[in-house]
Amino acid sequence: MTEIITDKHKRTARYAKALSHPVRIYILEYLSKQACCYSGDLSEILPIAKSTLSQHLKELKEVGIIQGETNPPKIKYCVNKKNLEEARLLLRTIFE
Amino acid sequence: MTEIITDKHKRTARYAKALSHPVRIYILEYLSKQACCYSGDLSEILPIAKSTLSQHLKELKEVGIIQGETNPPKIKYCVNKKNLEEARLLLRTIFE
DNA sequence: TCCTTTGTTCGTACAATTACGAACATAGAC
DNA sequence: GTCTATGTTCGTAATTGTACGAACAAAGGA
Repeated sequence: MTEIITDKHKRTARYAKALSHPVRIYILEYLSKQACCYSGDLSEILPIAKSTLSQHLKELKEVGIIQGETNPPKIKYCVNKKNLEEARLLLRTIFE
Repeated sequence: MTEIITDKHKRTARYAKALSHPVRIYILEYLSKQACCYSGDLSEILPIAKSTLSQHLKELKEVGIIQGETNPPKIKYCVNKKNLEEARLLLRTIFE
């Protein structure tokens, strides 16, 4: 069966949704300069509650753009290059 | 005063938000092949109510990625290349 | 004038997002 | 074991998004 809305459309939209908040854009821009960071680094900079920041990090993690690495008592967040590249390729088709 | 979250972050997120639904991705992919179309063209293809489609078109229009041109009783929707290019450039910074 | 076509707007219902503080979990330091 | 530091999860409230059918608007044709 041929669906009109394909998995590709859905995955593209899912990545776009992960990018659809200014704080998450900030985080990704930040990570484009250092690849990794701790939640605390961002918490010192951003004027939002730690729990809210944690929620944004979780969203980026769930969509696969970043990944967390336990480093007690801290958690090191790094870009997942493979998935970020997938997002780039999927979104690119929109801009052609 | 230096804001942490800048207008650039907000505009980037706003464009991403416009791309954050599978139906809107489909519409933009469709328009990447023909540049313009009528709401009715999409309505015949997509399994959603016309009012819902109209809502999605409105969102794309409000963010500036497409524009409507009255052509009674139809309305011709075309890509706004300038704004789509702006979206591309803003989002590109995330993927570097 | 009235009908048809095309598409938008309205009203409504439900789901998802965003935000906060409080409470909790983890693991090293003492 | 207790304390501290770092983040997450929970509970909750307000806002926004998604979807539908019904009603409405615009403009050409009979």
